Amino acid sequence: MPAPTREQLAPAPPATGDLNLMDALAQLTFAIQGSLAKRAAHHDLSLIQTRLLGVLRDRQPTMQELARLLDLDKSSVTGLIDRAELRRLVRRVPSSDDRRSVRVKLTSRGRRVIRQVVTAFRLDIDVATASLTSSDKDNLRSLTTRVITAHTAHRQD
Amino acid sequence: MPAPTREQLAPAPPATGDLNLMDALAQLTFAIQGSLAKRAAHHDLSLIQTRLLGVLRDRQPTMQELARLLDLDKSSVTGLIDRAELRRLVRRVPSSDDRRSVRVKLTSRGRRVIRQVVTAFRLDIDVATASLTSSDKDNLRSLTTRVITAHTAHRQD
DNA sequence: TATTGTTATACTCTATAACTATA
DNA sequence: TATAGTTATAGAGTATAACAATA
Repeated sequence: MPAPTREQLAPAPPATGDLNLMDALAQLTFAIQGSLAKRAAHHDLSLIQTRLLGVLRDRQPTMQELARLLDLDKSSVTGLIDRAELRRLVRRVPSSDDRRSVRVKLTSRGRRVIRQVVTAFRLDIDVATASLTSSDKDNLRSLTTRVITAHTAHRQD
Repeated sequence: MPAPTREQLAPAPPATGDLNLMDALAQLTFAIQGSLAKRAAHHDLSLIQTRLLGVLRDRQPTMQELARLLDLDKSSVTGLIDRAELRRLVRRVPSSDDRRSVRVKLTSRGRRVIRQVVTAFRLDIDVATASLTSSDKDNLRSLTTRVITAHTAHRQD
């Protein structure tokens, strides 16, 4: 008879035994996002605010572009940026060419905060992968990248 | 000179090039959770409601246990279960031994819905991993499981 | 007319503090 | 006293629809 299905989509705690690929990936995402959320919470940041700051590190997108990048409605982005701007993490600057649009920029404070969150998060990842050999790690990095690439290509919006 | 840091913590869209392990894992989690969220949304479910149903497939936990499993305050769980119960996805049943506590059970409707979400989600994972060989997949499954195990062990609550 | 962004509104999700009932 | 759960409250995050300003 088939082995009973266990722990599918479930969070980490019991996390025992043999997982199929889907369950392993699902559990991994909950575990990693949980780590990131905790690190962000130390700076009073939600996951979405953290993601916002992360995205802004190498971009100055318009509100519309931000909506697409974060997969949110533009009205949701308005509120997100309102709250981030109140905390001096980001700034709205008028767009030079189109007077309807604004660009969103990280402030130096925002950049400092996201750096701290990323640094702490990197430590969590280091700990969680500490038992892997260098070639295991590179293998995981490579496989993960391939999955991301395929996922992006098949993205149905 | 060092290569410029790109796409860290960012969502999938551009997702190009060489990612370090942390960035690869972070991007993967956003991509996979995005897939799951979209599949859940087809059934008008949020990610946390989906996770709730997933957890309940092989458990009938008390509210307190559920709070620990989902890493939420007990008062948050009250609201979560209230809304799920209104939709006939779960049911509160009195605990047999302790008259203070209740156990939460999946209804047949809830079980049907979570099955459908998982089935659709599995297809997304299949597509995203379609270019991997069988041994690649098993390798990814194994490495991922090891990371989850280590992460769980180091979990600081 | 179409696009960019905001506002008004309603709902989900979350935590904190105070409460009730039971242990 | 301690624990299980709910309630009251406040705020973040989200989408839909309607709106103003600009293209």
